[in-house]
Amino acid sequence: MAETVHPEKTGYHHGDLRAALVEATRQLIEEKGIDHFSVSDACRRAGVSTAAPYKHFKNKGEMINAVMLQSMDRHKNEMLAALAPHPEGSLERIRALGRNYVGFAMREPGIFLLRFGHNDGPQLPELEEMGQDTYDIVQNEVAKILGEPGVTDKVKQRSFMLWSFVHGLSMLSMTPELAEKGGNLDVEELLEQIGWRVLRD
Amino acid sequence: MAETVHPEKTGYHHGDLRAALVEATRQLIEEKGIDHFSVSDACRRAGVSTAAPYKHFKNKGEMINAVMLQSMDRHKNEMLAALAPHPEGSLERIRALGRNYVGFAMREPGIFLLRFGHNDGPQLPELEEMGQDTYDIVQNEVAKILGEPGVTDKVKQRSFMLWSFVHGLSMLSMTPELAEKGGNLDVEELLEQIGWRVLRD
DNA sequence: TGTCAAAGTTAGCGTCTCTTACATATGTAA
DNA sequence: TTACATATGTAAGAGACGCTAACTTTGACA
Repeated sequence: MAETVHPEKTGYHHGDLRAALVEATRQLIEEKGIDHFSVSDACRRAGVSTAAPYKHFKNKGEMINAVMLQSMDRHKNEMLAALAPHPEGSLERIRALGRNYVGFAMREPGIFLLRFGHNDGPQLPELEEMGQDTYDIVQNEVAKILGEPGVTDKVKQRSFMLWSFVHGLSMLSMTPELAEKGGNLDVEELLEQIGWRVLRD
Repeated sequence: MAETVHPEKTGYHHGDLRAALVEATRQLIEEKGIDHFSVSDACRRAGVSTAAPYKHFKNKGEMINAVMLQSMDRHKNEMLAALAPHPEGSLERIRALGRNYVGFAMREPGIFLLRFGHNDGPQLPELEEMGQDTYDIVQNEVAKILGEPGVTDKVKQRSFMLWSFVHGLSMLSMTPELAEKGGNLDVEELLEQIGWRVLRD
């Protein structure tokens, strides 16, 4: 525990302290949750003094924002990559998105909760925009499958139903005690079921 | 803001300080979120010294647990009450449960997030048990609608699908920026749609 | 080589936190 | 009325945290 993260440390100057701090912050949020994260912890992990971050970030909140931006961008790209191997307009693409969404939540629950389980005031415009971009991916896929000419009301409705379901499934899956209530249900099977049930007429 | 909560204060002795502290804690969790809640705040609101709670609770965590127990019990009873007016075995009963679930999340997002959006270690056995009781309500309704003789695998699957969906819908609805992505979608309409789509063969 | 801005460090201020030890007030029962 | 258990207050300990000011080291560039 508490391994240090400092690539290319050259004595006094740090190769890229900003990136190192973001990574340390990300790790700590995963390990201890956002409400037990402290700037001091991130400094200890990055192997620098507690004053160092303030040359790179205005305050604690901006450190956390940097982590969110980085993670959400990564997530968006993951989703695009998950989509790629499947044929255009196929239901498999929808399932791939869902699988990836749930997978991300389980691999990085700290970030996932930070993004969705925290009603602390309004978020950054950049985050909002990035979220919209990601959601557009889903809506476009749904439109293609339904044969709709763009994001119609029907597409909006079905997309939101899918999102709600997958989001809830992610939340419940993250907590073992809750996931158990579903018995030994296979996520893959659930995604399969939901896919056609929501998208059929 | 910061109104005091002290029913029947008789000078030195408090009518029921424990209850007053639980209520103050509940209010503060709603207003500021769990991670900005402090014992001191609860004391200020209840109009007592910061040492007073420790005659009634072992520590901060037990204050929060008391709030969770009280709220979850209330929620369970709300669900039962929502069920009552509808005919046995009808789909309306399922929708009533979903409506109530989403409603609770929107009325008391602080508690809802405290219960579901916080992966801080294992929870109390009492909470676990109460959660199971509540989920049993859902499973029983699903079994009746499907005409299954008890909680079969099929019932488990459909129940979990419904829970996932409604839970996700609750989460997304709680945050206006996210709910907007669904356009002007009516929760009632979504519950209607999901009901038959998930429960049909 | 000398200068300067950037990127660290040291030290500490001010604040808030949870919690406890001890003093004090109150209600009750003998 | 007195004794005692219960409930609250006072005061303070012990520590973490965020952040800033001022100093120091470093690397780059004229």
